[in-house]
Amino acid sequence: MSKPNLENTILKSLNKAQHRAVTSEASTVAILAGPGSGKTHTLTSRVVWLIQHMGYRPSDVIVATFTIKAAREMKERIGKLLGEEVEKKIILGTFHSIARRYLSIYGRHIGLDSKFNIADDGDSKAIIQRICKRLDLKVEPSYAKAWISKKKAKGTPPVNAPKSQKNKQQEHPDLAKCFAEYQDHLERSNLVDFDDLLVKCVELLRKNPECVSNVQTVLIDEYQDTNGIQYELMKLFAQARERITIVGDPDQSIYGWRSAEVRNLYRLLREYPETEEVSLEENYRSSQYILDTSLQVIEEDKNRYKKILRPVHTKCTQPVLRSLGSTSTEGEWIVSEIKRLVMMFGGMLKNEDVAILLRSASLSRHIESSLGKAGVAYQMIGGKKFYERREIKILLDYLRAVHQPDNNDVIARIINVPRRGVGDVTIKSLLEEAEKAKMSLWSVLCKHCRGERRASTNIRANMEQRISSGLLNTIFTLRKKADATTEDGAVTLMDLVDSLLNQLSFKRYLELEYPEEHETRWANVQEFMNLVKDFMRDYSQMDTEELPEIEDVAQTKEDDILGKFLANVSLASDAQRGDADGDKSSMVTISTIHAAKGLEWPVVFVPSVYVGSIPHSRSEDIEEERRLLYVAMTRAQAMLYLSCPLYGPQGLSNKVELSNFVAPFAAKAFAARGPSIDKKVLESVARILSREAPPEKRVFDNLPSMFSPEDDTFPLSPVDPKNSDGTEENGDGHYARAPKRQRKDAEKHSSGNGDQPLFKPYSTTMEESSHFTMSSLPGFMTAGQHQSTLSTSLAAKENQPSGNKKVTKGSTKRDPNQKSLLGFVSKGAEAAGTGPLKANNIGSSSLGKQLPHGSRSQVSVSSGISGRQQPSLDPALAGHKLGGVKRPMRPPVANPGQDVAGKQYPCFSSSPPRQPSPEEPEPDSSKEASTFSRPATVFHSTTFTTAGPRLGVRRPVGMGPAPSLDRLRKPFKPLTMNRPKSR
DNA sequence: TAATGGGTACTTTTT
DNA sequence: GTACCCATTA
Repeated sequence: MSKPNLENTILKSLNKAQHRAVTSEASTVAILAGPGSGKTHTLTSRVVWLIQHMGYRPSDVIVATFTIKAAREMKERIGKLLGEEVEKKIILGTFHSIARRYLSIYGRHIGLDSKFNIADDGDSKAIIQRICKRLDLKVEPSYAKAWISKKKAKGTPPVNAPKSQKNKQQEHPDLAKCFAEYQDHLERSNLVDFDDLLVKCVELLRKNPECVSNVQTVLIDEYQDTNGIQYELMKLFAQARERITIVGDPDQSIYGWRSAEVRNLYRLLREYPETEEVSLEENYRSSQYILDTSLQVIEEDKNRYKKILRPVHTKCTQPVLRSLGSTSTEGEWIVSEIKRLVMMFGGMLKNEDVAILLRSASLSRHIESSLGKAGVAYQMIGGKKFYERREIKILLDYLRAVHQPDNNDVIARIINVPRRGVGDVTIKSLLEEAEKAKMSLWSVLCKHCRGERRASTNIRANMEQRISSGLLNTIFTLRKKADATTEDGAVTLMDLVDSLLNQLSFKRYLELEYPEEHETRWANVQEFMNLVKDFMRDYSQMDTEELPEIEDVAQTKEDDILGKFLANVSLASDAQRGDADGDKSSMVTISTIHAAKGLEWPVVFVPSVYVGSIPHSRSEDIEEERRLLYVAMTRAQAMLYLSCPLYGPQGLSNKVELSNFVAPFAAKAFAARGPSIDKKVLESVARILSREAPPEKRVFDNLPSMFSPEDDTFPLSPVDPKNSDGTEENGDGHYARAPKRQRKDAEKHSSGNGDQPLFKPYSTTMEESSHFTMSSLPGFMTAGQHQSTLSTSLAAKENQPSGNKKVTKGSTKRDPNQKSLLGFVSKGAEAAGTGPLKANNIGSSSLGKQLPHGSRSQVSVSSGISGRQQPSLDPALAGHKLGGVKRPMRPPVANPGQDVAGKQYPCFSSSPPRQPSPEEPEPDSSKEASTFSRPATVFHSTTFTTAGPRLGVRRPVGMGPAPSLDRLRKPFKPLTMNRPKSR
């Protein structure tokens, strides 16, 4: 690829700020990017630019992401832009997977056996549980586990600080004991847990910096989610050249519970004072309405660093907050609404455009069952993992035993599976014996059966016989086979699994053990074999995974397929089944909010928005829960639905209340029911999604006769079944709502999609919410007029001073209107007690001043979306223009000026915002959409069966017999269903 | 001592 | 619907 090509393909697809970020020559670049602002696109573009323009060797570039999905997506995009060869050479993956790579190749430099296994969550839990029991420790195993994990994730405390004693006094001494014992156990079993991957990699790179001496640059995605140890790792990766690019958004920091530290942003800026900061402020993803409402949610966090987020799209329809009677009604309503949308949009929206995002995976049950009953296909991302299903876990455990027989936990788990007459008591006794004798359980068993060493545990003849022939024999044969796999390709992983299934008569085992559902389970086994096949295929194509050779540093060749496969399983619990299972196109996506980060959908449902769910009753950080809701809401492109049942999943015993994250402005900011879909809505949505709106006629011609075009199948104010006599006390929804008016609103706003006259109907709501100030709307006239007004106001925005407080002290070269990333972390820094920072508050940009250096370069460039906008201001001009017009730092709710500029903008976006290049489709829909088009999915839990492949429906097991075809075909529910008599 | 049946009490988020 | 504990039976 030549340079001109680069200029055309990559740079053209960028707005100004993105361009700036991509081509920055600063050695450290911090990109601050709100949701939907094209951060992945920017990061990939930068990688491309660094390689093509700066001439970095791909193998000298490290890109670390936080989730596997993000890694995969980035890899794909880079592959498209730079070709497969380059894609393979770049060291790209999650922190954990990169660390694993280094460890398996260089691990022996720190005394790590290269055949180490990864202890997953379950393993760790089991180990700790046993330790606590054995030593009779007075700590909760789960607490101990979290404690240990936190300890590791925090990173290394400064070596010269043994004074940390003061913190220790609070802790139970047993915790430390447990930690030590646990670590010891891991070591003896040659296990490394998730946190250790990072810890040990840090150790390695500290001790042997040569390992990364080749690294030219390091790029980090989702930086706000990095924890202490990851920060260290990042620095160590980059230690040779110290060139780092990070992308992040503090508002989307949702992994605090995993010790993620937003403060790392601050830390980076402090430790790399030359860092160039760029903020991406245009949101290409969501409708203005969605963005506004999401902002309302997040702005309730008073300590948040406020930043600009400019919508590019039209208002579209108002987000919905729906009240339902029960969780199952909620599910039914979602189904009916999905069907309504699909129908009313005449094929423009399909099931695959819909996502249902949940705070916790356990909430999916009702939703799944509703979808299942209605015959809507779905896929579940997150939640219970495929690999955790019993039948799969057994197979994996056997494979792990083959790979590493000294892992006691694994042996203990499979010793009686299939049944060999070995009970818990025996197992426990054997484990203890092994522990005492400092041998592995495996060798205890082997020696005993070979007669070399009599186990002190009583092993009956019958038992011994079965262990010997069943367990030991199987594993021995497989080991032999496995060794053959490494030498030549004659024996494959597939053969290994095959013979495992044979040896165990696994199918028969399942039939005996699970007479009810052995078919499903066997189907899962077959799915597992497909995964193995996929892995083999990928593996053969990718000699990747290797790290560039470095002089004088001995590498260990990693040619152990089984080991790699197992590592892949632990790290990629998110199975890599991309294609092959055919039409995702008809599937609705159900996902946890966490797992949905970085993705987007045209239509998003967020059910169960009640106190206890979000914020979750067990959450420690309310603000993080709020951000979580914000993340969920900002996944939506065109239509957003929240909903809340009267009662939680336990039924009538627990009444729930609408989440306080939305309650304060629920009535104003949300519609009470789904919008009417008319031509205007159709067109507006079409524009956001860059799709073609179907002719209205087609829509209506195809409507079935029974079909209700409105969201009126379920009552707006569900009657409380507990006192359906109409007592007001509990009966009415827990949140204020005026049904009568809602309806009107719905009708009105159905026509409001951005054309000027349509603003009128909104005015009530908007004025009330003080979120908009109509009077200040500059462009309430002709398009031309508007455009000119707009440029000025955009320009103005670029230069607005930073907030009411006027904090800019002018000591830095930073454009006074520019907030520094530092602003973000002021809170965290404060919490950390970082002295001088305490004074700073929200939105203050004065932090920079208090840094030892004032030289940070500051850049935020208006993107001018299509590039045809006004030239963005030279930062040098900063502060000259009408700073007064608007205040960038919004008070809790309003920022009239900014909103005006931003919100009016879409009126002109009827022509495509910017030139989409072939590779890089429309900005607004493309950002993260490609992920979506090929999501990595796991079919959820125990639950799937192919209830009828022809129907393309995956249906949860345990819902009784499959619905009759009749039922599946019936597209819509009768209108009367669930309608209380009272209406 | 192994297997089985019934009862109880939950159910965050992920590498 | 399910993981986890206890009491009973073979």
